[in-house]
Parts: sequence; C-alpha cells; structure tokens
Amino acid sequence: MTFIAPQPIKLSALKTACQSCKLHDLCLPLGLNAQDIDQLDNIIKRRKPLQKGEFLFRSGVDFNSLYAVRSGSIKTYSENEQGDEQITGLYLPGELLGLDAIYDNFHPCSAIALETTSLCEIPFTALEELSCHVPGLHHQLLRIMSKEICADQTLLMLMAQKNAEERLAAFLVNLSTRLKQRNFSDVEFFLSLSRKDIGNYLGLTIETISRTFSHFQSQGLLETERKYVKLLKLDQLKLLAGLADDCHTTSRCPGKAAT
Amino acid sequence: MTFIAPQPIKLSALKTACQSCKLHDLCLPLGLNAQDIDQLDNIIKRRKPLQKGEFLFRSGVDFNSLYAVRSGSIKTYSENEQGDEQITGLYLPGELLGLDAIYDNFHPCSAIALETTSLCEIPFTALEELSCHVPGLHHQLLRIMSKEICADQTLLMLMAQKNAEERLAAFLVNLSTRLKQRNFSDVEFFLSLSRKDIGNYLGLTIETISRTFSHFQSQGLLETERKYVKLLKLDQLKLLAGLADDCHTTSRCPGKAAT
DNA sequence: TGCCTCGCTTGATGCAAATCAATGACCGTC
DNA sequence: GACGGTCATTGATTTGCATCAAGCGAGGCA
Repeated sequence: MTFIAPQPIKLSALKTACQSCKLHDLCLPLGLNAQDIDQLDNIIKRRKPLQKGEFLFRSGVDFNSLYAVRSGSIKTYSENEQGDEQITGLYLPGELLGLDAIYDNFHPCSAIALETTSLCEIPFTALEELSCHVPGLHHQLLRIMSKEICADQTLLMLMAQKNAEERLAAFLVNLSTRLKQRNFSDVEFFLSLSRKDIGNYLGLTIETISRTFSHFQSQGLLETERKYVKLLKLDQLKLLAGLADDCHTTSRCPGKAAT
Repeated sequence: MTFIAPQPIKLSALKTACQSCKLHDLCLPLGLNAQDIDQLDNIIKRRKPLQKGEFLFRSGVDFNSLYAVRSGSIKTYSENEQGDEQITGLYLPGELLGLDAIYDNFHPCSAIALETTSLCEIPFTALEELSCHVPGLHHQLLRIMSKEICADQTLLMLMAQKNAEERLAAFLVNLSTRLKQRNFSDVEFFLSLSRKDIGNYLGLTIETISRTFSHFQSQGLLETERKYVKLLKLDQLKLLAGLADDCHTTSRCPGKAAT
C-alpha cells in the first residue's frame, strides 16, 4: 500500500507516445509511418494503472474502447448461465483486448488485472473514424483480429485433441515465445495465472495441472516453485506441445505456427 | 453425374446481385445503403459452384479473397505437424470464410465443400480499398470478425467444460438457430457433416457421437436416420446445451448468446 | 503466537469417454 | 449380384482425468 497508492499521474510519464513505445511493433501502430502514428497517438488515452484484481471492464457493460496492455497482464473470462467461468484470454504487453465486443457493442466477457497493469485506452469510434483515413491502420486492425481468430483455432485444436501434458507444454511454450518477443527471458518467468486459472484456461483441473508440473519437474524439463517457472528443456517441451519453433503467438495461442 | 455435371454458367443466374440476395442481411452488405451495396457488388465475383468434396482452397496457399457461402455448406479444417485434422468451422449460406488468412496472408486451414455449394468471391484488396470509402462496410467487416471471435470463445467453453451430451446438444441447437435465420426449418434438417466430422469438431470420437445420438433418440429428444435429423424437443435440447434461446450463431458457435 | 485462509501438492477412487472389436447398412463398381 | 469401401451402430474393456480427501507452507491478522 505504501508505494503503490493511487497517485496523481505524472503527465510526463503517461505521455509515452506510440512513437517511442517499445511495444509499437507488436501493437496497433505496426506498419504505420511516423505521421500516422502521431494521429493514432492523439486519440489514445493513457489511464492510471490497474491494481491486481481490479476490473478493466465487466461482462455486459457497453463497449466503447479497445485496450492495449502496456505493462502487466490481463485475463478475460466469460460466464455461462450456470455460472461456470471460462478464461478466454491472457493478454501481455502489446496485445489488444476487447475485440469480441465490437460485434454487438457490449463486452461479452470480463477483464481483470493479474498484477499491476497499465493500459492504453483506444476509443473505438475514433479509431474507426481514423482508420478510414489511414489505410495502414485499418489493415493492421484487421490483421490483429485475424490473428486472434487463428489463435482461437489453435487453442481449439489443443482442447479437442491434446492430453494434459501436451496442453500444459503448449501453454508454457506459447508464453515463452510471447515473452521473448517482448524482450523478456523465454526460459524463466513468473506466471501471472494461478494453477487454477491455468487449469480453467486449458480445460483441466487444478490437480491435473499440479501433477503435470510435478511430472515435468521429475523429468527435468523444468523447475517450478509456486509462480516461478524455469524451462530447462524448451526444445523438448516444444516437441511435446507438437509445435514448430515459431508461433502466431497472440493472446490465446498455445499453438502451432504457420511457417 | 447426369444432372450435376459442370455446365457453362448462365450469367443471368449468377448475376444475383447483393441487392436482391435474400442473404444480404446475414452477410457483408448488412447495414449498407443501396448505393454502397452496388459498389460492393461490383467487386464481388460469382464463381461456378463447387461439387461435394471439392476444395475451395487448401491450407498454405496465398490469401487473395474472402468467400461468402450462397448455398450449400463448407467445412474448414487445419492440420498440425502430426497430421491430426481439426475442423475449425462449418459455414452456412450468408457466412464469410477466410478471415483467419488476413493475418499473414495465406490460408492456415483448408476449405472443402460438403455438398454442391455456390459462393461469392470477394477480393480482399478491393474490399479493403472500398471499405475506406464506405465506413459502413468497414464496420460490418469488423463486426463479422468480432462475431467469429465470440463464437470461438463459446466453442472453447464448450470444449473445456461440457460433457458429450451437452456438446452435441449445443451443436444441434446452434445449427437449428442458424438454419432458422436462413428460413430453413429449425427442427428438421440434413446434417452435412458426417458423425466423424461432428466428433472431430466437438472433440469427441465417432462412437461417442453415435451413442449420444442413440441416447437422445431413446429419450425422445430427436429422431435421426443417418444424415437426417428431426429435433422433437428443441426446448429440452436447449436446456441441455445450457443456452439461452438466442445465439450469436456464427460459423462455429454452438454457443451461448449475449442478450 | 496461534489461528485462519488460500494456493498448492499428493494419494485413492470412480467415471466418462477413448479404444478395441465386431457387425450391419448403404454405395459404387466391375 | 458379388465385392470392397465407407459410414454408422453397439458392446466390452481400458484409461486419463475428475473427484474426493488429507495435508502442507506461506501470508494475513487479531
């Protein structure tokens, strides 16, 4: 509480323009020229960071903006009539969320911060308006949505055909690949999801996740202590996941790549 | 062979403009005015129908066009390194396929006709160009992609949390809903997918699908004879599927709706 | 310091669906 | 009209994961 109290935001800190954001070639500005990025920059709002457990939006609320993660991470989940939750996405820095809300103008899922997380808010109407004048932006938005569809399809294959070990391996490898793209270590990281969340995301129970971690550890494939994970044999994990070396790597793709 | 031989296409028959197409409020022209629809119409190519088993495109080929189903049906599937197939979509009249190829400009899955199927081909570059001048078109394209994402998420929840009966019920209810929107009967139809394909799509084996059909039949929920299905108690099936009455109903949404 | 909760691990048991196997119905072909 | 192929059904058996249950370590709090 002492050092993370909500403070008045320093404009200097927030005004990290897309131009200078090191995520910009993973994010919406990818492929835009300097001038276009400036225009995009003008419509984007920087928000004060979310604390762990805070909602970005709740299922059912009106859709106004897309959000890009700047740092930290977000999970999205939806609930069915019976009240079962299903985690539908884990979003890392540079990734865009809220795309599923365009369809009928409200959020079908809830989004919650897994740790202290800062975001860019992108008002959708303004984005649509702007993307009419900036064809590259229009195209990039379509690409990002397309990537999300690809990722979902990969996850679907995972759920339909893979066993527990393959699923967890694919999840870890996917995470590793995405972290690497963001210049984090690809073999050593802290999971922001709990075992329970990982299980939910992969269609398994917490016990199965725990056992599978233990099994991987006893095989010498990785070391883990609570949230900390160190991948000792990434290659073998990739093999187990049934993956090529690269990956589409979007928010929910523990999946195969297209080469 | 006698009556479905490939014939020279009558232009009069093919030139069924979007304007007069009865699918136009399920498809891309939704929300456009007459003039805009005309413009869209100009870039769309009508193709000669595909016969059952013919490929529309194969995994890995370059992406040039989106396709809208006019009549018949198409399944898409992708293959992983091990050669396992995963059906990723079943597309009915009015539905758009190929959206997953925008991301990196080639088709990550194959598309094959399940019966004699006619299609509209929509060259993507021209569509992007046009949608800069027709904001409604741009928006509609984003909506369709968003819907696909929602549908995938629903299917994901199905795979992660539902048992065999719930999955099959959800699949049938989803199909029923989509057929109804196209003015077909919602209680009586022919499946264009085989038992094996249904199983693959739902992450189950052919035997489980067969047994579940038998079980539904013995409970009086439906009657089935090979591809023919008659839903006798649609309400109960909806209940079993854990669904509200309506549904997002896109290509792969045996899913819940947002109300 | 003790108590509580939460997240995780590990073991024992049960069950739903996969797998293996046999058979039948339909279809096209020779 | 016999043959092989594909697809579907049904039964017997196996198995991977869920479920149930117990216990442990860390962190929060009175």
